[in-house]
Amino acid sequence: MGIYEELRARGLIAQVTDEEEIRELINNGKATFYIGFDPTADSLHVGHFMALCLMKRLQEAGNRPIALIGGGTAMIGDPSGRTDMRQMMTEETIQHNCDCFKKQMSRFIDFSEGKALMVNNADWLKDLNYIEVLREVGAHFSVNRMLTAECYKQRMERGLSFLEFNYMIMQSYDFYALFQKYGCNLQFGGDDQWSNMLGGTELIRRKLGKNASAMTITLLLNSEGKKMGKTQKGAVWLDPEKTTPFEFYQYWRNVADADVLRCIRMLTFLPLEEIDKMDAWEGAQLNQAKEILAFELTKMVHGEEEAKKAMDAAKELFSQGAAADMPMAELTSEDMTEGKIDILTMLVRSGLVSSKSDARRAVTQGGVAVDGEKVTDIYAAYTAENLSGEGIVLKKGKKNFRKVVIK
RNA sequence: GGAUGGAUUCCCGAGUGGCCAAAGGGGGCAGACUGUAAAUCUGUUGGCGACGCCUUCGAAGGUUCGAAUCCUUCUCCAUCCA
Repeated sequence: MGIYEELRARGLIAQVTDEEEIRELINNGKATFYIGFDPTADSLHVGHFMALCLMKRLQEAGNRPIALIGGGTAMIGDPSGRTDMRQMMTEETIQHNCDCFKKQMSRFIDFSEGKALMVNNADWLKDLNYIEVLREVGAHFSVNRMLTAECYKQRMERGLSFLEFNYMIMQSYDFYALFQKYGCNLQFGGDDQWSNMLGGTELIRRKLGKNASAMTITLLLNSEGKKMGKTQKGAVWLDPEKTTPFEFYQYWRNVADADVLRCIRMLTFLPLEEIDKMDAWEGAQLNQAKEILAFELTKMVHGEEEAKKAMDAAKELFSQGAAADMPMAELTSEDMTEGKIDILTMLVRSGLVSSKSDARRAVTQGGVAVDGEKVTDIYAAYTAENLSGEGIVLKKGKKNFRKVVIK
């Protein structure tokens, strides 16, 4: 089975320009392909993770990946899949984000000895001359056609600035530049990038009379049709400072039944035969599949050791209500009043709730426990002695734990 | 540039002088049920030294005993015209 077939079987391929051509290219390791990453945050998230895995898979099959960091396009802002205007980012922020991306990416992709490249489109986009671009590139785009593209259509209702309208042209230019510079003949991207990517293949055809291909990756949606990798608090990040390995593990541990198998297939590197066996699992057995999913992904992102720690911590927490390795909250004597701290303050300081009102609610509703004992008194207080040494386990709801100790 | 309509809490969306910390829904949080799932049911959802007080209805002023609500100016958005 070739890599193309494997990607298909895993459900990773959404759209392709020319199936035969792409199959031929990547199965034989003849592709130099690129994926663009817009540095809109200072860490990669789960959406990028899929793209990185794909790069890894294709690299292992002998193809050459180019990771394109959109330092230039980020100055414009991609309107795809958005209903509102993107906030403008300063150059400094973009630069900072680019640096963070580079660091994280090198953990997944082998950039040694020219096996993969990392480039920043600011290098060629920033020096473009407006009139020249209009004549050389703009002449090849039809506004009528562009407006019919799905990504712009959605924005016609809410408003679309001319700045963002140009995003497609810049991305198309990227492909054109990479094609000439590095012989890049294939572009990958999220399914929401389809129209932008087609712009690139067409530009290459019109300007150079050559063929280039494009392929999109299925967006990872949950059974409700929402993008995965987002929580109420924001994205699930790959940076352990922003999303701890434990939180990362828990995110996957808690996916819905309907989504587990798809996630395993699309995100992990487990052999397909093994995954096919899991297809038959149902009911409580799926719980086990979730554990596998969570472990595998945490291992890839944070390493085996961290993954084990996260798994053990989770198991202990849910079976015994305590664990050796769980999020800590350190208090100092300044948090104490007359040698004591009340339960509400402690909840706030530990970061389990956002305000004292919130803490009050949680306690009143019976959602708070200390060392496994439910706390119902909002005036309950703890002394420094209670918190010294091993400290106490503070729990809010079923899944939020903190070990509280005093320094 | 002109005309019209609009901006309300995390989101959508009621409210057009006191009964408004502001209906309803969504989302979130907590409880019950369970498998750390889904569905369902219940409670809750601005803050605080909490039967009270403080801040919030785009921004700043004003009228009034009293303003999300009325007036003035400004900002932003949408639609139509140019």
